[in-house]
Amino acid sequence: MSTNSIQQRYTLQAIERLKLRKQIETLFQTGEAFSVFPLRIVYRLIPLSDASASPVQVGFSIPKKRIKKAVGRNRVRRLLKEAWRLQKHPLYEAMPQNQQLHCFLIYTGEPLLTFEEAKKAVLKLQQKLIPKLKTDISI
RNA sequence: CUACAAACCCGUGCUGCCGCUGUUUCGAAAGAAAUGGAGGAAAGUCCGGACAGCAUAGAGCGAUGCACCAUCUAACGGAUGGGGUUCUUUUUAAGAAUACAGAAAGUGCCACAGAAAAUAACCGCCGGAGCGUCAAGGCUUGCCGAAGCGCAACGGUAAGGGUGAAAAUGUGCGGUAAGAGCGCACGGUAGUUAUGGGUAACUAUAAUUGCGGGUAAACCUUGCAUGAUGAAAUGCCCAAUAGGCAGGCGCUUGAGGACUGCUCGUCCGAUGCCUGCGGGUAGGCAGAUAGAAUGUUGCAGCAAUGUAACAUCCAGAUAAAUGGCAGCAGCCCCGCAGCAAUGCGGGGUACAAAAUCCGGCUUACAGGGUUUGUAGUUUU
RNA sequence: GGCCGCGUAGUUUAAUGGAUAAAACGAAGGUUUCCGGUACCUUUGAUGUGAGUUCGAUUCUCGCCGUGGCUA
Repeated sequence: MSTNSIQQRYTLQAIERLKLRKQIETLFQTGEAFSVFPLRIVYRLIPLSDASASPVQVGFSIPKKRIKKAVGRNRVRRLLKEAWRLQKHPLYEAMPQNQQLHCFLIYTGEPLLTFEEAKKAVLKLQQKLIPKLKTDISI
């Protein structure tokens, strides 16, 4: 079981991130979205193309309008990545078979957040996302 | 020792666990190990280059930028040193500022106030043809009339005219009808020439010529420089699909395909199938990290800087790495205790993150260090 | 990443380098009305910021700050 080794490790490698410009554009054009303050998620399910691909691909974005300084944006992105990395496994287990989830997290909060706040936000987001995925696939 | 100012420099470290990314090694792969991984401003994008393809006979017009001198530099609007000017002070000197060519090429503008804001007009001052008046006086007895007074064509003059940010070179003497650099003396200021100093800008002295405001960050003139575009530049490799071109096979005597592990069989099948070429999309690679590099020492130079030797390799991502958590230590500040060393408690630990790369400029920055200068205090 | 532009009352616009920075809408107060609206009167309130040039700066020059757009 190759998925087992991934499940035990808290990683966030290149294949688990959304990196292609085209995929991101189609995601923003066709994807569904909802907000859980201070985050907004845009997501989209597609058939899994390759067996070795990751079931979830994620990207992060922090608007320049909200946080002016590049240092602050870097800080928030890294905290969100860290929170996602440590809490991604419930989502991976809940994923339907032969489907791949593309999702993009956008930070909508005004101030800089702490690590604990980031973890809470990601957790709340996943709790809301998982039931939605199940209903979507049943439809 | 303390305070202030200037210049230059530094701008947290260690350990553990979990991660990201470049390179190398091992491995069939998954992955593992080793090792490297933000800055002095990486920022703002204000200048200058490298590099790239495009354009380009030569000359002119235009546009933009710069503007004391010398030096440095790949280059610059940058730097270093010097000069002039202005300002300040404790004024034989020191410090600060300085977009610092031309207003004697031309055009424009200068509110209010003021006579006037620029080829000097007006008031005033002086001369004054002539006219009027008066009547000393004269004679031809009703006319002429000096001086005085009044008006005044015309001419001379720029001394005076309380203003203003700014008013025609200042003071004195001479001179004149009144005046005036009209002349003289002592000055101020600008140009030219000579001599001395300096590479030069410039400066000192002497002679001589002149003196009709300011504004060129108003248009402009003069001199010098500039082709414009920017790595999303540019070059290369190429899936799938659909056209194009060439060749081959085949068109019911069946090329090829689907079902299958293989054969048979069944079905599809002719604007069909296969191969190659070409453009070149998605995507990828190069550009792209060993350089106008960094450090140390010596030499040249007042310095910026240059040069020689030796040593070092020091981020290279691409929806974009350099992180998260915990602990300990360091530094600074405050409070308490203490003669002191120090201890305890609390707080703070900045500004800011590469995006092709360099050289500058500008701006932000907790705290600390070195040197120099000034002031004060203590000791000798 | 690169390249352009714009900042004036609360808002939308004016203002040759010349002084009290103008107008409309708005806001506040008042008059009128039984009350509200309308109308009228009064008041409020601004050159983004720091330097420089100039006698004098919203205007000219430079540096910061903010803001909008273009570029695949």
